[in-house]
Amino acid sequence: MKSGVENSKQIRRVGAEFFDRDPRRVSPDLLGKLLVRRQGRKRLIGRIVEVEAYLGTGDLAAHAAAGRTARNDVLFGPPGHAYVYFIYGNHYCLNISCLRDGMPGCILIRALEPVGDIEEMARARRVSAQSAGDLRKLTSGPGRLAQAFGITRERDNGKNLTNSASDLFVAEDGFHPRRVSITKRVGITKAAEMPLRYVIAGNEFVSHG
DNA sequence: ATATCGATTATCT
DNA sequence: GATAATCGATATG
Repeated sequence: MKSGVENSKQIRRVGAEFFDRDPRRVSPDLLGKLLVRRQGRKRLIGRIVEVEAYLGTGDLAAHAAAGRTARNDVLFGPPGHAYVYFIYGNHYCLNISCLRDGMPGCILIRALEPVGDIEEMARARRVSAQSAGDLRKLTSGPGRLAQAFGITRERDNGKNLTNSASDLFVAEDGFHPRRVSITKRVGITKAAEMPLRYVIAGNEFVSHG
């Protein structure tokens, strides 16, 4: 089922208090929200349909599990900031920090349903936006959505997404998913059994199955 | 449809 | 030196 945003509908930026909670609470609330990138006159928008929570302390799969380093520094800062890392020599992945004060939790954005500007996303991804199959290829997967939105460590890491000046932010338009499914996280070897992946049930833009 | 594999580099041991 | 929160291509059923 699709869930596009109507042109008439107003969207509102999500504030820092939203992210100042346990990532397991934030995650389901993040589903159905919009990720927005302002690029000059254009605006890229995708609806968040899949995320994973990383808890920091006690979560061996979390980048922050072994303590503070140059790479994961933003996770130890205030909530609502972008943590962008580079992986497999190829891909950037976008996380949003949660909680403040030594609880370095975050949420990995894993898949979006493209809302607009589709042409711009397709250009960034270097694929044609003609078929439905290609539409899925735009933003289904953390590396894909980062490429579609032009997200890089250099450009976005450490950015405060809740600041009104930020060109990258999360917004809400009143949409709420009918049902949320919770599963094991994807692509990790440590702490792989924990049920910390949240998806909008039945949404076709969720990665994998 | 699922399975396997190569790419390519920042980061950490 | 090994690893990694992935992707796209190729092979096979």
